[in-house]
Amino acid sequence: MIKCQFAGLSVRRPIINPFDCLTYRQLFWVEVQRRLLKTENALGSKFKEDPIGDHGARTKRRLQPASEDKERCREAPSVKAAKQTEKVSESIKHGEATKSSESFGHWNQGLKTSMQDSKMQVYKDDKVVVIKDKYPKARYHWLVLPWQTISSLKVLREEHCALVKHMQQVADQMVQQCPDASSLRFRTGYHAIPSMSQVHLHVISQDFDSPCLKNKKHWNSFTTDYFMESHDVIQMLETNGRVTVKEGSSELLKLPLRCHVCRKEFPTIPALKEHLKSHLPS
DNA sequence: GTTCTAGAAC
DNA sequence: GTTCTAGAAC
Repeated sequence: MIKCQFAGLSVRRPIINPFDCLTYRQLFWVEVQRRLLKTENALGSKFKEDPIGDHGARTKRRLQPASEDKERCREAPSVKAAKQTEKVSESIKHGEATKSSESFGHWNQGLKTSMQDSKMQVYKDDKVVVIKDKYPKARYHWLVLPWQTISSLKVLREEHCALVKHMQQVADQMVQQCPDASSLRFRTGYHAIPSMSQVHLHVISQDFDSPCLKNKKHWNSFTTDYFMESHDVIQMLETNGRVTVKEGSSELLKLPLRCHVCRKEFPTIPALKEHLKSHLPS
């Protein structure tokens, strides 16, 4: 690692090949370009034109083949760019770059944004909205969300009972209108410890036939007690006036991979997913 | 929540 | 060598 200073800029650069050393002046321009790109990214889409004029060809990028799976799972770049812009403008509004998990635009607030987006909505009434999960873990995977801001199951009380029952009714409706309802099984429930803010009821078909289902956490969050049945949640609210999440629920995500139909255990996600094909409707 | 990647496992 | 996972970063 060498360090040099030029025109007030301090530059550090690892030396891989000592004969490949750049002069201080060259290092300076490399650093200027790097910082320009960084600033440009921070400003989001404000400056869309390529400042260098080579469409970023000089910027190191990871080469990745366009895979169908990736396309099915990844959000459109335009959506990502819009979110980035939104995040930055929000930070500017507040006069600072905030890292708080509560800040609007943080990844865990994504559902609040999605539920307001008419393009995402597949059903809505005066109390709830239904959107498709952005990264569906099965052929059918919807989320039922209340318009009322309710951060998580923890804040639910008896007065939310009617609302939560309505969410269940809407979930049932979604299943009924599904063209494959007769051949697929569905479950409706909540994650014990959700990552995303705003209470959301998962309505998910039990085929788990999706390229977005990629890891143990995904699998166990829908196939262990980490997935809390909607009916059980309603019952808890009715009897206790609140929802209690079992201690150690997060540990459930680390359980071995076990088929939810025949309970057979598998060593890896690919092996499990291959097996799941055998349970698909013929 | 996702992506990315080091390093474990094979 | 490749596949896969786990954990950091976002």
